[in-house]
Amino acid sequence: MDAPQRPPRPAPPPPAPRRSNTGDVLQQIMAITDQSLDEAQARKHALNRHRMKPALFSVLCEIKDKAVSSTHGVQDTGPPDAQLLRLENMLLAEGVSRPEKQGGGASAAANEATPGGRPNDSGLEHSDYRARLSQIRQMYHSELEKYEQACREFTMHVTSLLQEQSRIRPVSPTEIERMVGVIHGKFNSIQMQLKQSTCEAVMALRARLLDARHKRQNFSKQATEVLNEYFYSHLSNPYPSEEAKEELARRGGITVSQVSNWFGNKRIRYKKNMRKFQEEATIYRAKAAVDATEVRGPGRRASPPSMSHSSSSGPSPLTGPGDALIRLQMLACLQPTPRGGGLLAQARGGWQEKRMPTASPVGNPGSVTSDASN
DNA sequence: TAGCATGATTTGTT
DNA sequence: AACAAATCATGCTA
Repeated sequence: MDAPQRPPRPAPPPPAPRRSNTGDVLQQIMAITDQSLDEAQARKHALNRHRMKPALFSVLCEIKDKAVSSTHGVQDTGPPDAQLLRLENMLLAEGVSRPEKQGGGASAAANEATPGGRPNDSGLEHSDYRARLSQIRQMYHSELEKYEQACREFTMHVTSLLQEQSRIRPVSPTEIERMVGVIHGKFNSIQMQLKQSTCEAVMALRARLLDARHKRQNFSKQATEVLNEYFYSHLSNPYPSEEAKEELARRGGITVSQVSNWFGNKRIRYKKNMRKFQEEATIYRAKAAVDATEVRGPGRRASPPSMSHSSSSGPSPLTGPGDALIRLQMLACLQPTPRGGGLLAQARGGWQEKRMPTASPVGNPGSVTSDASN
């Protein structure tokens, strides 16, 4: 591509008449730049009509092609395809790749972050996220469009230039093709950089605005109540079934996976420090008992909640923290009986073995009595 | 602001 | 896949 302008040669050699036809043409071509514009134009015109010119150019083109293919070999098709595909997929998944339909991908991404999330759960953050994602998307597409436009224009320029030059120097169609390929390769690598930085921007945005770990919010009182009620009324087997989790999630206004997380944490923490949770346990069991009483009507006494299967926790009035029951339980905590000796020991033993099938589905407090049979 | 509480994530196990 | 345990990171409170 360095053909167009050459420094003028020192002395224009007189056009020497030649015998050989091809040599003649070649000589004239070489000399063409040494002449004045008018002369050159005239000579160019004459050359273009020279009967041997096509043959000469064809041969030269062939030689050039051979030379190029032998020097470059097969190093054109690199393997950045996989990476490009990955970036492409990620942009698609994040809703960046497809520009149209407002909020389509972005809201999908946001929804996916909080499947069935709480009504007012970080809605602001998500709208913020959507807004910023939309900005990124716009920037991405405008840049992409610019690059594509530039690529098209540049390719067109180069092609027409080469076609123009092919009249005065040997330029084969394959050479033009190759050049177009090179241009596309360059622009592709630019596009890849654009995609990469867009991915990074989206990841950073997600980390900042959506990653719940960084945006932890305590559950509402309602959610905590619902979860604790279930936990303490199924203390011997606090493993809610999928249905129960869904019901708890619905009642607490949280997601099923949040319910699972909560139970996972609760089991571990309860087991680690049962003493600490006794007060809480008593309160929730009392609550369950009261609820059960209300459901069954005042005439009959409610069955005690889950832990009633243990002899140590009968249907007590449960007057609140500090009563004798708590003290007994505290004692039980401090001196856990080997096996089946007390509630806590039972709970501990029951959990540590392979899990029980699934606890009863969540229901009204009356159902907690079903746990007693566990 | 330190220390605890708590929701989420990661890692290894069954 | 569900879970236990460890860990992280944030929220809350004295």
